[in-house]
Amino acid sequence: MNSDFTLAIHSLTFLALQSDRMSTSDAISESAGVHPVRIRKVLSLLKKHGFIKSKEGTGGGFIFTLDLSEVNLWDIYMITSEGALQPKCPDSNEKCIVGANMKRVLFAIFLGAEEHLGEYLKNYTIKEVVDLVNQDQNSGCD
Amino acid sequence: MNSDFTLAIHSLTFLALQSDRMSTSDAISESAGVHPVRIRKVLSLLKKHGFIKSKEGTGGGFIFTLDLSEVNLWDIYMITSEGALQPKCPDSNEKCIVGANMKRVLFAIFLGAEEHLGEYLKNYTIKEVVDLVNQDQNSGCD
DNA sequence: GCATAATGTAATAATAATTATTACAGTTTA
DNA sequence: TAAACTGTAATAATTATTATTACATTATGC
Repeated sequence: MNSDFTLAIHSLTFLALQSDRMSTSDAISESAGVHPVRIRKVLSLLKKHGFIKSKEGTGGGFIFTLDLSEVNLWDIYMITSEGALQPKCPDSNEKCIVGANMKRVLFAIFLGAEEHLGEYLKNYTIKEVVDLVNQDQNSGCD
Repeated sequence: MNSDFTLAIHSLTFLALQSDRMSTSDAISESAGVHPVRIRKVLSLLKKHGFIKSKEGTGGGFIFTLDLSEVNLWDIYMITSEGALQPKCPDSNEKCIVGANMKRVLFAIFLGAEEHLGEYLKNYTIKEVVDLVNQDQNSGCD
């Protein structure tokens, strides 16, 4: 799994704490420690699904459009990483009963695993994440 | 996540269907479509945990030591891939409240996710996997 | 004893996936 | 019309995964 999922969570949490004004991809990328273009790519997905809106030009950036407790981690996972749990099986030997059938069996099991994971992730909304972040040891924001 | 987990499942399923004799890493690797050295590495982990035993020399190979229904997929996950769900967070900005705390928050959430996944994976033993493989469309083994 | 067939494992090479960077077009503001 | 943004494609760099090679070790059968 690449880190689009966690970057999306990071970005949305950042936006949640700046809900009164727009944040630039530069500001978010500095907070997350990755390249701004990557942030824009991830946020472009979230925009497509209506979680945030963006504005180009001076004073532009990204801002949350929904209520924090309307967006949960499963929603974000589905947008950024659906199927990521699925194992990548190399082409196995079709002449062997195991090789011929393992892919199908694993696919079914991992599909169930992803659904199960979904039940867990639905318990966390961005609001909860923000609350956890606010229970901080460290503080300070720029 | 690398494919050690699925390779371990594949290998154990293979051994389960050959429970009366030893199987070589060459035979398993041919079934799984990967290099025999990789199979030996994965099986060396499973051996360390007592799921299988091995024998060197002519006529040697690997064989199951436990009952098929004693080994579940969570056991195998823990051996081959513990912590693999954990996101790799780049060093983020400690001066930002989000950057300073996100790693800790995500770590906690993903730890819970892995535990939750465990509950699901415990439902599948190698016996169940073997049964699923036997409900095959394709058949034939060499 | 010795050739052969296997595991065990380290070191290295090749490949694939992820991430960063560059480049530039489009938009908005002042 | 310059400056500050987003949007996105193309490419480069880096990292992770997998394959390969090499060789030591162990067991078997002749």
